[in-house]
Amino acid sequence: MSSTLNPLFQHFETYIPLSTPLRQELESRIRIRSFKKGQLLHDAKYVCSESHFIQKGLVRVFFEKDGKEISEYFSAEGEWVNSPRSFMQQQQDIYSIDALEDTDTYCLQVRDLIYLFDHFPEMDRYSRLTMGILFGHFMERITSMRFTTAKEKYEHFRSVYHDICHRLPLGMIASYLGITQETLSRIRAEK
Amino acid sequence: MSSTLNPLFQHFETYIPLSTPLRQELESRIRIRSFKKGQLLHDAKYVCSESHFIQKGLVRVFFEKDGKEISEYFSAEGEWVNSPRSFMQQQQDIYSIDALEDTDTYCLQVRDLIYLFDHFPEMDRYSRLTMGILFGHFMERITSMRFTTAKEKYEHFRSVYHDICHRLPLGMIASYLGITQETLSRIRAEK
DNA sequence: CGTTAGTTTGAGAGGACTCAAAGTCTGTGG
DNA sequence: CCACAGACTTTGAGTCCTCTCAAACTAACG
Repeated sequence: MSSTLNPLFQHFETYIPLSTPLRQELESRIRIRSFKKGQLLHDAKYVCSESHFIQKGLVRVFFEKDGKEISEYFSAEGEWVNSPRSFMQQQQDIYSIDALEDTDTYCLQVRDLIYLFDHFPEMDRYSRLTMGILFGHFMERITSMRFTTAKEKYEHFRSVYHDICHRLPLGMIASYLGITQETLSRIRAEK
Repeated sequence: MSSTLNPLFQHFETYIPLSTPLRQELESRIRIRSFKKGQLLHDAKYVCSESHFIQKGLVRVFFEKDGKEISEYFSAEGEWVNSPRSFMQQQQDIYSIDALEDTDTYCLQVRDLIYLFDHFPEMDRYSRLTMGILFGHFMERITSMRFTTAKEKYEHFRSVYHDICHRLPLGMIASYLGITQETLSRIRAEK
């Protein structure tokens, strides 16, 4: 049985076995969407009602501060992206999401996700496992930001975002790391 | 129906309705524990197999770096605490947890939690809602660490940890914020 | 080929760090 | 009840990293 959703199914199966009924529910509830470079997947003006699994492309979660856009994090192939607090608690939040490259996603509505949680206990397990991993990443990031020089921050960034960092403009990396563009430019220059 | 677990039940009920069967399962699975100031709730040497809901007291999640103890975060009354990555993925991690005051907890084994997840779908909802909130806090913390002076970091800390910051020694707050003790001392002095 | 976004380079200022030493608090034992 | 040890906090001086402001350079796109 082949499906356009195969990449997503494979992702799920690294965490839980996928029963046929769950497969079918996913098939019927997930919508394929495409975004051009620069297009918004989510606008902070609204409550975030959908989550995207990135099949191809690269996106950035960002917010505005003092008129400048600050990168919160980046997501690429094989990852879910949404405005976490907005999506999970169904309230407004500061984050928008835009495509840094032409991007194709599998799009799931929050109401469909809730349906899946209610009817497929294995989805709970999936959620628990993946959130646990995200937690680890968050904690690691916080640690890497506290006791490190700008250079070490950048090196940690390169190890975490190894395969996508060359796809990101310098300014976005700088704001992600909480350093200025100039400093990052100088760090890169000195090697 | 009254129970020594009332504070915990009340906590749950801010997120989900608590059915009688779930109440009973919690009653039978949760163990009350007490820790003296300075005692470890969890040692990084081991995989974290239990989660503590703090009924009374104050604890700190910390790790060692260059021979010094770095505070990752603090938890007080009404919060769950464990070594997140270790507990959720059942693998070793760097964090230990100790009691900063005499502390009483409701202690739940990971196997019991899994049982509850498997048999009480409302627990999934609880997990989803509370993790969503934690996510928000993590993101806010990351933001507050990137573009702020030591003074602003401390002020953000005071707003988040409003009612416990006076219970914490200065050095622990400094390592939490990623600044030196000396700097924090000077910040406090200037007001 | 010109406009604009993105990146690099330079100079000066300031915040936070390090190292060092003095001061304060707390609990224990005489 | 006082004295003292050890932990914690404060203060000082000098250094360095990163920031800010400014300007030149480069790349990308219509």
